[in-house]
Amino acid sequence: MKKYLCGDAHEAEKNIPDDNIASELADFLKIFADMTRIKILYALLDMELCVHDIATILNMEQSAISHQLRLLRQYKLVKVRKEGKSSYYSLNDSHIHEILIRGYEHISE
Amino acid sequence: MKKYLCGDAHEAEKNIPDDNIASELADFLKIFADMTRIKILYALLDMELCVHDIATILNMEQSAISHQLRLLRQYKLVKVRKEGKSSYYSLNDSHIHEILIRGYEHISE
DNA sequence: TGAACGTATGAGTTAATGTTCATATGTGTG
DNA sequence: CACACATATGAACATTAACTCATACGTTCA
Repeated sequence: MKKYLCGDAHEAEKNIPDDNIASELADFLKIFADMTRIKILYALLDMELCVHDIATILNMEQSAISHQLRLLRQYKLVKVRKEGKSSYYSLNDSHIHEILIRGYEHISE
Repeated sequence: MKKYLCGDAHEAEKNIPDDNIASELADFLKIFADMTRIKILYALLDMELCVHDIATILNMEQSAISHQLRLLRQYKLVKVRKEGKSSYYSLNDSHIHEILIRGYEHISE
């Protein structure tokens, strides 16, 4: 597996995560790397909201919000509670809450 | 600015970052949310590398690597040092180093 | 100075992602 | 039951982003 290298780069190779890990990490970060989803998550920071209200607050179509909420659900970032005609979304656990708070700190540096 | 809401969602509005902040945060996260860039960053974790070696190690075209390095440069995640024919890249500061270490911890949960 | 090597970059192609539109499903209400 | 409202979802469309290809630029060395 020897390859031609300018420097002693084999050392560096050890730190590179393999494809599975790297893409898993990339996918996880991708969910947060979208303005709409960021806004949704921060909207849910300390209260649950129904789809209609999220759409209203963000001034976006209900459909767009639903699509994004599906993604957030799939990645277990939010959970749903159905009551009557509405679906109420909230952050899935305090871990997500913590990540968002950290994000805020980081951006305000 | 009153809008129709099912619940008391105006509370939630306060937590939503405005467009500038949200897109800045999204853009920042987008850089990390890509497998190639993740690998590059981890390759640079504790040594500088020239473009050719990064391409070789990651088994990718030099051009693709250069394009990604340009992005990483623009966002100040890496810095360059030119020596002779080569450009040696390294992480820009220990802050980035710390973020990457955290990322590793997170993914191994 | 010309050839080889290392890197950067614009253009084109393709793949992935986000939004809209149309519509289906489900729930409450007159 | 018929209708309105809330949500979900597939398909079409638009945008973005990553890679390849071709090529230019800069450096070294014969």
